[in-house]
This record gives sequence, structure tokens and C-alpha cells, in this order.
Amino acid sequence: MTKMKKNINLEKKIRLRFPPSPTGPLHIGNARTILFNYLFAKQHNGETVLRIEDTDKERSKIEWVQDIIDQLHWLGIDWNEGPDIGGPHSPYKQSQRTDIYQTYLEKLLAEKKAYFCICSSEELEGKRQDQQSRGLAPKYDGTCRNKNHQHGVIRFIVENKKVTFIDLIRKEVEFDMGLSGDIVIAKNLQTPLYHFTVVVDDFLMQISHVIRGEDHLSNTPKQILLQEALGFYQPIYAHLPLMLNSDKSKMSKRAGDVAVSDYHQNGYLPEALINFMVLLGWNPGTEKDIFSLPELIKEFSLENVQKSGAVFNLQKLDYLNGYYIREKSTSALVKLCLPYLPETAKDMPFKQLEKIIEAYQARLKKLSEITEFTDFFFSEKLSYDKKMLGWKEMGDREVKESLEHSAKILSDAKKFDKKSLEELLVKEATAFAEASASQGKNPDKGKLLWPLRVALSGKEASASPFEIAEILGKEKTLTRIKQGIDKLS
RNA sequence: GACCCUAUCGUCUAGUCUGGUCCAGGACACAAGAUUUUCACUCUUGUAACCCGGGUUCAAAUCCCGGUGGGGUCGCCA
Repeated sequence: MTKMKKNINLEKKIRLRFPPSPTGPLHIGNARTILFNYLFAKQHNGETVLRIEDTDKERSKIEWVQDIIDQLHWLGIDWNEGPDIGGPHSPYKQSQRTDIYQTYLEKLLAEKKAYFCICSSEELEGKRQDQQSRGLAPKYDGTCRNKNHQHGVIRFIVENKKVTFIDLIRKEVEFDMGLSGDIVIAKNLQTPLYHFTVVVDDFLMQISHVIRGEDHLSNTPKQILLQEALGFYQPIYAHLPLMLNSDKSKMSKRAGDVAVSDYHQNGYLPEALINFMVLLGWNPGTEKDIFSLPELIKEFSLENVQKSGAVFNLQKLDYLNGYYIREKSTSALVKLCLPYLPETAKDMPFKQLEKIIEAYQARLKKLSEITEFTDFFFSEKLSYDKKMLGWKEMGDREVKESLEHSAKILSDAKKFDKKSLEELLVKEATAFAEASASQGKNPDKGKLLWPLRVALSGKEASASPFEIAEILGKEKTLTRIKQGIDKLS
């Protein structure tokens, strides 16, 4: 199909992993990485594994595991194996795999490929600062390497050699590991650390491709050395460009909305978020820019992934969200908007709610905006300044006449649906403008329609008076016009 | 600081491999106009970029060299 396919080892099953760390709610950058993994796996008929990387006991919390699962489901992303559904490589939480890691840790120790180190944090920190101040790369000096200690943290002996690997996005990358000291792979036999658990699990879970953020690029050679020491195969790597703040710094360091749940709660649609995230670093090579998840599975390609970081641009997300909101059926949108509507909305007939939502569908960028847009449908008394009732240069007297005229024609109206009301009011508005215009050539329909609309909505901007009047019904419409008139006298 | 990655409109990007069709295309944002009682939608138009300096070539956004900028990593976090 694509050139990409030829690079893939077809003898091995395509298996990708989603490895979030439950130290907080699912991060948008992580979600994007998972999305790319998901698309790649699906496209190649591969399998996906959700693996919870919770080796840091202090920072990991079960509630975040649930958030990760919930938000991924909300986005429409699923997996073949995971802590929630089990699978042949259970368990899928690293905190439950301590025995497995211990076996491999002992193997490394026995083969003298790792050793115990008793250097204190303070000592290490002092040496690090000293090295930095002398312009050297901070690296462990190997004090404990041949001391044969029987306790302490476990360090892996990093060979002094060059490690080269192929990255699917960046081609060949080379690191001189002589620049790196021996790395700590476990605090003790029961407490393994990231580099070690990743390598062991990727092997045991038979992961074929590791697609992750560029921040892991310089971690890769360490993990490759670990794979070699353990006799594991090497997965195929692809490092994605990072998601950036507007100041171009790494997005994970930003304060503000970085959790998928934030976007979820603020009324963004999963379709919009998916479409937005994939466009941050990937392009289809065509001018198409609207993609559903199934389309992405077909068209995604690692070859079209950008090499440099991408700034997170909220305006584009808003645009996409507005687009997908407009694409929704009205009834579907009502259900989505319900959480943002007052309690009383639940007592309202569904048909009525549909009319309200329909009137605002094109104006919505986020579901949450529906609250403010439509609050006047759910309150009895409107509070607005009487000055707002006047259109352009109209004085109080003129506004009052206008509203009284509207009240009269509306109370006489036989039909109260928006189409009939529009016909009736546009005709009347034209006549009203012509009658009151002393010298104006173009009848300004605003003279009748603006005061009416403001009296009904209490807002500078709203849906048309025809739509609002239909939804309000005759009685309420006339009451509001009366309330408007009362403000003027 | 060392190492690694990277560099096209304000932002996301196409084009770079295989130099000419690119006085650089699309999208968001912005501006103007049309429609319109308002806002929004929709439509039309516009502003706006090849990091810098050399070189190769008839010709460079595209190839080469050298700078510079940005990012990441250097943890008993992941």
C-alpha cells in the first residue's frame, strides 16, 4: 500500500502499546501519542495494549487510571488488552508485575551487568553540580561499580560505545554512550524504575513498534543497551514531535488546560479533539483537513509526520469543534447540551428543546456556551438596560411605538410558527420603517425587529425574533414586549 | 554547559528526496465586502512565510558548507 508497509517486519505481529502513567488526569499530549499508536495499529490490523506505568507509588493513583480509561473511551479509542479487560500478558499494571521484574533484575546482577550502588543522593548531587560547573555532561562516575555491595540502588552498566538505531520519522540516530554514566534501573529488587520496566514489558508483551514523544529520543539508546544485555529483540522506534505551548516550550510544563477531561467538560466534542490532535504533527499530503477516526485509520501514515514540534492552537480547535457541532443532528445535539442547561430544561418537551438548540447550533463553538446563549428561555424576568432596546438613533418614544406595534400585530397573529412570523414581521417591519422614515430611502427593518428581539431575549446578540417568539409562545412573547414597554415609561 | 533533534505565512502545514511548472499552495486566525434587525453560519476578496551568510548551477525553498535560532535530554520521575 504505502512505502511504509515495506519497512515493517511482517513476520512479527504488529503490536503497539499505550503506556500512560497515572500521576494525573490523561494529558492531551499523551492522548495524541496514544492516538498515533492507535491509528498505526488499526491501519496494519495490529493489536493494542493498554499498560499502566505506575511504578512510582507515591505519585500514582487509581483514580487517574480510571480517568485515563474513561477519556480514551470518550475519544473513541479502544484496546485489545489492558487492566480493564485482561489479556494473555496480564497483569497490565506495572505495580502488579514486581516478581517478573525481580527475576530479570537478579539475572542482570548475577551476570555482573548491573550492581548495587550505595552513593547517597547528596553525594551524587554534589558531583553533578561540580561536573556541570566545569562544563561537563553530568554523569555517574562509577564509584560503586566494582565494590560488590549487597544492597543499595541497582545500577546498570552502560557500555562505553556508540549506539545507532533507526527512527521511522528521523532516520538514523547515533548516540555516544561513553557520555552517559551507569543508570539506576531500580531502587531495590522490589522497586524497579522506568527504563527497566519498559524494556522488560515491551519484550514480554511482544511489542513490535514503540511510537512515543520526542522527549524519549535520548532515552532510547539506554533502553537498547538494556535489551542487548537481557537478550531481547529491538522494537522499531518512531519518535513524534512534541506538542508545544505558544511560547514553544514543552506542553506538559504548562499550567492550564492540559487534561483531556478539561476539554471534555468544557464542551469539546471527541471528533473535534481527534481531528485537531492528529493535525498537530501529521498531514494527509492533500488539502483535506476534516477527518473522522475511520478515515484516519485509512489515511494515516508515519511518513507524513512532521519532525519539529507543533504549537497547540486553541482557535483551530474551536473552529473544528464548531464545525462538528454544526454537523450534528439537532436531537443528538440536544442530548449533548443537556448537561449545560438548567434543571428546568429536563421538564421541557423534547421538541421544544430541539427548537432552542436548533436556533443556536450555528453559533456554538463549545457545548458549554449554550448556557449563556439560551438562559433567557429559562428565566421569567429579564434584566437588561432599556437603552439596549433602541435601534441606532431611536429615542424612547420611537422605541415604545415600535414595541407597541409589534405587540399589536403579534397578538393578532393567527399562526405562531417561525416561518409565518417571519413573513408577517418582515412585511410589517418594512411598512413600519417606511412610515416612520422621513427622508430615508431604504426601509430599515431594524426599527421594528431590533427592539422586539431585545425585548424577547434581553441580549444584544441572539437568534432571530421569529425563532424566539415561536419558542416562547404567544403569551410569553406578549408579556416580554409589555415588560419592555414598561421599562420605557 | 554537553549530547541529540529541528528550522516555509501569527499558528498548523504542502512543496525539499527526484533543482525549473513556486514572484511558494491549503487551513485556522485576522481584514474588507456580500447576505442580514443583531450575533453566528455561508459566500467572495485580501494581508501575510522559504532563519542568516557563503557556495554549486543557466536556474535553489529545494543540493553543499558555515553560522544562528528553537526544542528535548542529561533524575533513586515517567
